[in-house]
Amino acid sequence: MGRGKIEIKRIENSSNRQVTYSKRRNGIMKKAKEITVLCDANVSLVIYASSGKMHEYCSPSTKLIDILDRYQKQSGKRLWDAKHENLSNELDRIKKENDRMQIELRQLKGEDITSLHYKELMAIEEALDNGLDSIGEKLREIVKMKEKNDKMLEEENKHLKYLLHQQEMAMDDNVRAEMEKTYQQREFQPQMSFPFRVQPSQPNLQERFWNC
Amino acid sequence: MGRGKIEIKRIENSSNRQVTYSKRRNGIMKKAKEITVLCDANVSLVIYASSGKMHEYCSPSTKLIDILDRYQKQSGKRLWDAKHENLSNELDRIKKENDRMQIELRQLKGEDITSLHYKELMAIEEALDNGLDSIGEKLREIVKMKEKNDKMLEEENKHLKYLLHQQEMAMDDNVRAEMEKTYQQREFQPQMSFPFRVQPSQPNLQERFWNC
DNA sequence: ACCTATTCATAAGA
DNA sequence: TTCTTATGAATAGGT
Repeated sequence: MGRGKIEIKRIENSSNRQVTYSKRRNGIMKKAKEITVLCDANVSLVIYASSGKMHEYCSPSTKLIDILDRYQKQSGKRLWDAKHENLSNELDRIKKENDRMQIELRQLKGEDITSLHYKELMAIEEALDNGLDSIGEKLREIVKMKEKNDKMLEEENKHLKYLLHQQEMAMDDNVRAEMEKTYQQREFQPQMSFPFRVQPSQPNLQERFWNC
Repeated sequence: MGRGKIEIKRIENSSNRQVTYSKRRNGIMKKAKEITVLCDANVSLVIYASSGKMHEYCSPSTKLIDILDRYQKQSGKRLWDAKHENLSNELDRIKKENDRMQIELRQLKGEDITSLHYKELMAIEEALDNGLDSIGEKLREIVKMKEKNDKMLEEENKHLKYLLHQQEMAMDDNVRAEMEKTYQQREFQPQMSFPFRVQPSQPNLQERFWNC
């Protein structure tokens, strides 16, 4: 029905497909509405475009869920019972996993171990030892980093002190010059104009360390 | 589209209605199939006649339940009852709990700690230390029990040796007496009839220990 | 179910 | 997206 007959197969031209989709979707929706009115039918219609956009129609005064309930009853297929069952099984599985982990955690923390046998205790001890080794290594790493940081800060301090010293010297010269000038002008105005500003050489070091 | 235009309102003539229903139902089904093929759409269509008879169409390689899942997600409407939702929430909650514990376990075992900060590392170390303390205490307890067991076994051994000795002595007497008797009877028959049986004084000790 | 006059849906183009 | 329109499809009413 249209300017030419078309074959019922996927429309390859994407924009054509999109246009046809929206026209035909409207058509089906209209037909669905009509059949509900004309024939007292109940219709549930859900359409997804390939784009994922969804449209639905459900006969008035009927909830989709009612229709699906009837569907379930008549088809004998379990729609969400199966889903429910899956969920329930999944829940059981995860709960068991949870219990297992909870016990393992408590035992690693030294709780609930009275009923354990020698071999099990040794296994836990080994795990704890390994854990401590790893943590210790990481901590040593951090200490090393801290030391490095300290060293850098010290060097920066040294540098700053040097700059400060230079500045003082310059200021002294300046003041001296000013004073001489003032002397000549019969007035004394101390001026705090510095020849250069002090900038930290490693501005983010501290912050970097405290994020460890 | 027909011999005359019809108004879209309930068809009062029941058999007319029935005929129109089945014609139009086929029409909609056909259109639904066509749009799935032409436009890559997913369609779920469920129709009930007023008689209660049901017909459905669902795009191929798609389960009705999948479509309804998507429907649920996009519409935000709950198709499954509150019970189901509770289950789902519970599952989410437990999954989160699971993840938390899994992380904690791995960290206690010294894995995945590169991103941890100083304070967190210290907390883990303390937990591990506590765990080791508890395990150590339990192990010491077991060793103590073992020692106690050894001591008891030793004592039992001593006792058994004493009994054995006594028995040997008695046997010697017996043999001597027998031999004398045999001598008198011109025949020699060694008899192993013991005056008493050796019984362990702590029958379950070993077993008790090995169950630790 | 089939037939067919008629109305409807829609493909293509703008 | 919307409008137009030629054309093929759907279907109402009759058999």
